[in-house]
Amino acid sequence: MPPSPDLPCPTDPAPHARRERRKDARPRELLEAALELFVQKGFAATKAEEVAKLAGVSKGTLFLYFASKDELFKAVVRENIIGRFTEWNAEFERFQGSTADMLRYCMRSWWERIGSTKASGITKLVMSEARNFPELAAFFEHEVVLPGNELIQRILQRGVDRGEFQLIDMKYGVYTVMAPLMFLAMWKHSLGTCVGAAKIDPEEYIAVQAETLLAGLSVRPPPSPPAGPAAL
Amino acid sequence: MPPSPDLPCPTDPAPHARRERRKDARPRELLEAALELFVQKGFAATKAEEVAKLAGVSKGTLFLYFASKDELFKAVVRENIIGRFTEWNAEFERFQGSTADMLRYCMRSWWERIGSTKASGITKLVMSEARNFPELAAFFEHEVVLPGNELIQRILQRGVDRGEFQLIDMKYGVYTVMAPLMFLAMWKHSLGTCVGAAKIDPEEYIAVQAETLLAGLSVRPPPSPPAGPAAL
Amino acid sequence: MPPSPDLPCPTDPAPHARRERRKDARPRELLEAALELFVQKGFAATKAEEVAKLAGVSKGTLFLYFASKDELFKAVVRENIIGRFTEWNAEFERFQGSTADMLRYCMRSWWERIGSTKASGITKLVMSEARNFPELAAFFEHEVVLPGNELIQRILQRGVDRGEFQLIDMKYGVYTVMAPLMFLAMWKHSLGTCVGAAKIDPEEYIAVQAETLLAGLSVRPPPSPPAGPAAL
Amino acid sequence: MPPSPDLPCPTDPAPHARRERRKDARPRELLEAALELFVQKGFAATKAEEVAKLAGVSKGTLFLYFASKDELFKAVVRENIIGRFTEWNAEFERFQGSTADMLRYCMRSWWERIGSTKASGITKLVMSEARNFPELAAFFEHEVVLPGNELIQRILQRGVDRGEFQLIDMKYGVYTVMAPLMFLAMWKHSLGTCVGAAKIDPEEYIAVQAETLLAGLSVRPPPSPPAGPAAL
DNA sequence: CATGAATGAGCTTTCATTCAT
DNA sequence: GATGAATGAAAGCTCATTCAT
Repeated sequence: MPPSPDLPCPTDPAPHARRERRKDARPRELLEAALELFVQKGFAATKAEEVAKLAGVSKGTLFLYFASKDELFKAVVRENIIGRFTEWNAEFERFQGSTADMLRYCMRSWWERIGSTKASGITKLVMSEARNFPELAAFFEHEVVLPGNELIQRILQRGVDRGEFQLIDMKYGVYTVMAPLMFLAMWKHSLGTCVGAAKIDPEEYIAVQAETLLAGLSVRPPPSPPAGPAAL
Repeated sequence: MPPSPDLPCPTDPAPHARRERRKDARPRELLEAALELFVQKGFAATKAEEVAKLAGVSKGTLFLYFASKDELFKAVVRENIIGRFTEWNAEFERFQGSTADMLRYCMRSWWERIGSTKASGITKLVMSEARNFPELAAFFEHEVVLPGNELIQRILQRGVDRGEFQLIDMKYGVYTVMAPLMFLAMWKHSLGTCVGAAKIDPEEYIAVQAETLLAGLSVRPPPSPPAGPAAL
Repeated sequence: MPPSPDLPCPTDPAPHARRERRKDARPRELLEAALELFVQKGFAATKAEEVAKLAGVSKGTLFLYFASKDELFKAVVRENIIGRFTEWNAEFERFQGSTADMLRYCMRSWWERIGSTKASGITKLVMSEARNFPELAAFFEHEVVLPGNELIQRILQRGVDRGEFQLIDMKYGVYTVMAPLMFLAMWKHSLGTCVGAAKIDPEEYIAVQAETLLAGLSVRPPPSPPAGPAAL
Repeated sequence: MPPSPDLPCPTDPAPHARRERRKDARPRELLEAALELFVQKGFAATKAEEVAKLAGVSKGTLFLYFASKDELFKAVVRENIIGRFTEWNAEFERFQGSTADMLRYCMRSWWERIGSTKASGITKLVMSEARNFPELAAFFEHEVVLPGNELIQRILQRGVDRGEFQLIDMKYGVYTVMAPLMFLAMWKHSLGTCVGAAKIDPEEYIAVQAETLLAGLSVRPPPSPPAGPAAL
């Protein structure tokens, strides 16, 4: 019973607006749901149907957008990693203050932009599954570890160049900054979720790490140790 | 070929040797195989039959010793954790030198006893699976994290008490020691296994972490910075 | 071959007929297959895949509808038992003739409605598996044995009340009716299926049981002993 | 280190008396254990190891005496059936009293010798597994059902011959005696074991069945209905 | 496009049976 | 003979993936 075409249909809603709009959002919704569950339960323990349900679609739809569970996993990692460092690098190009402040800012803003968001789950995910997804590990290495290393190294180099920091082995020096952050990301999504576990306040944790680090790196006592975590 | 009866047979093997001896060894062999594979591929991706084969037995035999794959996993974690700290604690009770040396020794011997052995795989394992095995996570927390924390805290406190270290927040201070070590354990068993990954030389890594840390913790420049990694 | 558009199509099948319709039918098909095999081979000796194959579906589909083989078993028993007695009771409320006829009718219609159908297999099944499925045994007791007892008892009581039957112990009297029927159900599905076994003609068997019973119960020779089995 | 053969060894216990004695008893002990468990849990649900343990031997020993679980099952049935009827038949040859008393005695002594003993479990067992062990079913038919039928038939025939019983169809008449007994055997080992089930007192059950039956069979009211169950 | 019923390879687990001791 | 460690075929159940509707 097709509607007679010559009659106007003023109440006809925007044809298939809802579905259209959702359709575009589907992949993103699925990726978000998948990230959530992969981080929480691991790759293998997460069922495709759960991801679909959390995204509000049916199981079949998931495979309409991602060829396989593996591909979904890869997409989750890729999606949550791409291009975080260009803007970040630019930011540091313009940075004016002391290198100690720069490092403090770097660690704190890592927490704000990565650590405290779902993106930190990616670190846990990649660490856990790296050996089952070598190409992803390489991708992560290339897109996150190396750029991160470079960014940190540039800060350290700046400190040395300006006479603020002692000369240290650059290759391993960067890990003094990176290790505490990646440990925090792992912790947050593993033992940190267990009821009995020692609770870590991330900002205080980062503050202590940063100040100890700066004390160790600096030529003389770090110029302006912030008054306290509250001042961050 | 009957043995000549008048010759003593000092190497006479235990009567029903082979099978008996194997039986005693089985659990250990299975646990080792399981640790190997769990660390490498994760819990879910490791098939019970693979573990059995690596241990040189059949699938059925595995379940003769462990009631289920879950129980095997728990046993792996327990087996590799139990009682690692008692002797270590005693060692530090007797330590005579500077607290800086004590901390250096602590980190280096962690690498020798844990980090470089399969036991470090446990850290990766627990971090990856903690949310699926909450009781194990609690066990790990109780048997590894807390004792480790205490051991580190005791060292730091000694430094403070003897006027060698600055006063720092103890609760978060311990993580300045622990985080780099746990990061190394994770790295070694995840991204560190990938071909393209930046190779980390663990001893150099630890040396740099230790010296930077000591520089930051110490009241004045750390008394005797070792000449170099080779001197460790 | 497009349908000619100007012809009405009154028998137009339901839009997405096949699959939808199957879905509704699946549980019943599976239950029937399961009943068949459980009765024939017993619960344990029946493989889930066999049931599925007999129902024309794959193994996985079976578990789509029944959470486990145990649940399938329970559903089989429940499905074939539920509400068999309500209509039957009503029928006897309205019965007009002699109580002897009533008892004859009761036993014959048991054969027609239960004994000769697959439902009689349930009796065999429950008897065989009762000790492994206590809750099912209780269910059977509650849904079959007790209502059956009551129905029979009501008939016997009617006979006594109307002066047709002698006074007997009601509690054990009901078994004079029930035992022969349940024995027949067991026999039919066990020894009765064996080639060499003495063949029992159920209707003759029931007739002899009924008449002997009535002769024993009646105050005087049962009024109208039917001429023979053919007259039933 | 073999003992020197020329020395007397006075304390040497009767060489291997214990074991020898047990060895002869083994098969019987195993069969008893198997009967117990097969009746209780069914054939499939009974594990060979359980039988062995209940018999106080190891799993391997069971297979030393019985080639397979199937053979064990067959042996259990055979062992518990063989030659019960010869002595019984002889007993009835000598019976002097009324045929009514004879039938009463028959049913009561069935209970004493079979029904109340483990042997009644055989009936349940065979009924449950007949279709999976056709040869056993045939054996049971041949060794139990037919001889039992004949014995009952001989009693009934005696009653008819002596003018005590009415003429009835012999082929189906025997089931009026057999059905209640076999039902009781089944019940005892299935629903009768469930907590909530209506408890059947076997002796009262048999008394009511016997008297009703006799009332129905007899030419005139059965001569001496016993005063009550206690008088049996 | 979206659905969800259907599939079947694959995994864990059981257990009758074997055989070295 | 007796043992019990070892085996591996077989069974229950899961879940990624497909495809008719």
